[in-house]
Amino acid sequence: MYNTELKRYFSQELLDWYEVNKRDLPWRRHRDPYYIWVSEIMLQQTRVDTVIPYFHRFIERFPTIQSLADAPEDDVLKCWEGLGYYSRARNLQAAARQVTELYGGVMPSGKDEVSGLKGIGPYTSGAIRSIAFNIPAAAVDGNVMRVLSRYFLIEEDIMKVKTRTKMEELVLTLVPEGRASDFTQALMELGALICTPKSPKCLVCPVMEHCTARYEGKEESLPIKTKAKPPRPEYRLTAIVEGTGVHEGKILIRKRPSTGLLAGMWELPHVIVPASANPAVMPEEPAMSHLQGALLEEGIPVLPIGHVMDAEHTFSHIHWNMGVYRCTWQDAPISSLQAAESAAAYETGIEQFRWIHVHDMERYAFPNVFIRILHSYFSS
DNA sequence: GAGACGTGGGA
DNA sequence: TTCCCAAGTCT
Repeated sequence: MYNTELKRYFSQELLDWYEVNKRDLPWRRHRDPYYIWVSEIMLQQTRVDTVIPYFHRFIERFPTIQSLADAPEDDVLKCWEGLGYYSRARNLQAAARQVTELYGGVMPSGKDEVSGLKGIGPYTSGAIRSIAFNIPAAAVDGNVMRVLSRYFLIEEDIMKVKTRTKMEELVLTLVPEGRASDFTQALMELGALICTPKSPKCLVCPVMEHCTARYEGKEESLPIKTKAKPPRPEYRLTAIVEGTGVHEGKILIRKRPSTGLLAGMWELPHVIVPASANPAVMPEEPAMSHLQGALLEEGIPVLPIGHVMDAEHTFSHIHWNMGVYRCTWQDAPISSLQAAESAAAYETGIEQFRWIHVHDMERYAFPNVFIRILHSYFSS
């Protein structure tokens, strides 16, 4: 598969380049497998600059696998607040508990053992085993597929599993003896700094001389990648519920279910409405009426007072259009029957709700969209 | 295989 | 402003 001299040149030049140009990143200051592991999970679909402060906080708060395993899940999510893809955090902790129970708290290095941990797929398994243990294992991510598709002119859709497995096989033939750790990092470093998605810096690339895509003028059009679908719109009415009586000065928050979007995170109560009722164009009265009725069905008796703001938030697959309304807690029952039903529903899920002061926000993990709304609300 | 799953930055 | 992401994994 491919010219042997082409490959030998690539590996050697890449390692030499990395030795001089590697960035000083926090997780590169140690060979601790736990640090490598945490960094690799955080770096999934996330930029280095974004990860760095999170990595420092996370390691300070959870210095060891054992400390992570022993922590309350809410603490882990709070530490992950704002990073996104929160299942990464919950899987990381679940995996820390696996390591504690199965391997005495010591990170394993075997392929089956590492791959068996929650949240660790083929890429992260290869990354941890090669970077932390210097084992010749393939860590093929978007960077690596971009670099290889260009250098070796691989014109196959990198979204396909078959393309990735092919690249994994190729990488294994490229790893210089005893240099797995540096080589894995060098490959990704080249993709991050030189062989970038747009406007690759070919003129300063250590392997430009033998890059096939460069030779054929195709470096800008590789890799081949199918386009992602645009996020579908959703329309939601959100309630900022102000407490009365013993809850005077507080607002109501609730915890999301343990699965699905933003699992385990805290939020403002909100309800979905049909696309035909886009809050941005929906008159206040019918919006407030719908919000009141829909929240009551969920066991939250409130009285909407008025429109506060509109907000938008884009997830990877959904775009939320939100109308935010100030509400008061419905002390006085609407009807005795409804009051009884809603009270029962509220009591049933009591641990999913909290009355909090603004400054208590720092004790709960909120998705970014609700942090923005709350900050906007309390600063005006 | 395709969709679910977040966020902030850069062109 | 809009688009495309950025060191993927799970179902």
